[in-house]
Amino acid sequence: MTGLSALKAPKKVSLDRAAAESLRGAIVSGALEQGSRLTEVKLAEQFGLSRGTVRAALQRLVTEGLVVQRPYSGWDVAALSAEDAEELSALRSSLEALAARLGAERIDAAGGRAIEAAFEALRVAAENGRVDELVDADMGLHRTLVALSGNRRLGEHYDMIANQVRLYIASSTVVVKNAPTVVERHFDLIDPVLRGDVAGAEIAAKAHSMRSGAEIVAYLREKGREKTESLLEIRTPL
Amino acid sequence: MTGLSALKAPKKVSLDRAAAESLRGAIVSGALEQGSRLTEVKLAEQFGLSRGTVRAALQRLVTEGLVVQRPYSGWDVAALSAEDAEELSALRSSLEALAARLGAERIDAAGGRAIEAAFEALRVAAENGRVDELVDADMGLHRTLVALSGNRRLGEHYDMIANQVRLYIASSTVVVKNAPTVVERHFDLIDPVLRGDVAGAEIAAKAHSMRSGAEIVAYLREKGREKTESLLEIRTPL
DNA sequence: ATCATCTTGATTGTCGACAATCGAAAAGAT
DNA sequence: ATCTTTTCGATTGTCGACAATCAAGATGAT
Repeated sequence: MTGLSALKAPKKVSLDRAAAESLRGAIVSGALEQGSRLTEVKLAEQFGLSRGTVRAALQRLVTEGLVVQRPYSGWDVAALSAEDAEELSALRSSLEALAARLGAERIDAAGGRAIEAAFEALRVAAENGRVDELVDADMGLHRTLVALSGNRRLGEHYDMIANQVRLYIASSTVVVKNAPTVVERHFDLIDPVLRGDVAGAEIAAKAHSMRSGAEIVAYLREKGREKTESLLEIRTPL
Repeated sequence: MTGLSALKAPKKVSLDRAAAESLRGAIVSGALEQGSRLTEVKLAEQFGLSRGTVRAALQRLVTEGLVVQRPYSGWDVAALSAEDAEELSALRSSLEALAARLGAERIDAAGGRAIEAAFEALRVAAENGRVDELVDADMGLHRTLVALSGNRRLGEHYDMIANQVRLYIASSTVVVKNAPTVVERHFDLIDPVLRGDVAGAEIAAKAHSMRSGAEIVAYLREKGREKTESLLEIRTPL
């Protein structure tokens, strides 16, 4: 076996999986607005697939929390409230803390290189100033840390939650506001892991995700307040 | 609205959901052995459903980790190794710790009653001596604690993991061995929650689930060792 | 006898058609 | 005018048939 073997795994993936992937991308990128309606037939036409196949893809996304199913009525892109954000933050914090602890336990040269590469990518993205790149790099670094934990199931559960969290970030300004500090924040996160400081890694991970979670929740509450106010303004004259 | 409304929700559930539920029961109860093969047509005949519907049910169980899909080949009941048990234990510990903390934060009279009822059920089951009842009561108490956290998503993720953990317990002797101490162990778990001791609840939950996790892993390693030895005995003469 | 190749049976992957159900608009009663 | 009932269009729920793929046994060469 040569190094070539890593090049092309011709990716023979079933159509429903492919459709799910495509849809997931459209949702987390914000191209499909939260709460918007999805119908099997329309999607089937767009993808050039049968309804059954599209249906399987939708089911997949339901288990990931990106789509909600309303029996005999339709499918909606998930619309997440501030309360949902709190749920997700708590979960994410817990899983990342676990990942950091496990990662610090089993850190080695290869793992260190992977983290440093992801961190470097984040630094570049931060200088670049493009928001979506920054978000990608941010999530990429976290995902690298989770992968380092060596716990496959942890990775699966984390992915579900991270994708939902990403719904908020898609087109919000939360990230931009914190862009200047994002690099040093993440340095604090990875430093104890790289040093193999198990307890420190867990604490740092908790601090990191709690902070970003609180920021998202605060942002959403603010946005929700504005919306209610503007509704009141309209309603009052009536 | 009267109290009657709570009586009959005529359970109009889609057939694939029903089939998934039935299959899940058969798997976690041990009626379907780990690693055994499942074919869509056979299941479709048994359930009196079409293949597509059965397929949807199987997909559901795949996302729950109870079934694995082998493309163009078949579906297997998940077969879990000692390594899988370690993964699951780590995850479960993390989620239960979170649940305990959140539960201790928001404990109230109703929540206290729910926990005490579940604990009482566990005590009765322990005196009764019937293993499956004890397992049910054990899992029921933990599930009550998770529900008390008020975090719906936490509940969903926990259920997935708990069901997989149950695969091990199905017909093993792990539970029996520890039956005598099970009641006091769980008292230590719920006591800080009932008192609203947030930090104590988290610590107790970690201690509790780490212990039971370690016991399961140890049991599986022992079983695995026996199996390898017996294989060697057979192989040696050849 | 051993290995490579081919064939074949079994199983999933995908599709289009029909049935069940829901929600909203239309029709009717008061 | 308001409320109830009915109708109807749209959408999902379910099904059976055909195509693609795989794994193991049969076949043949060496």
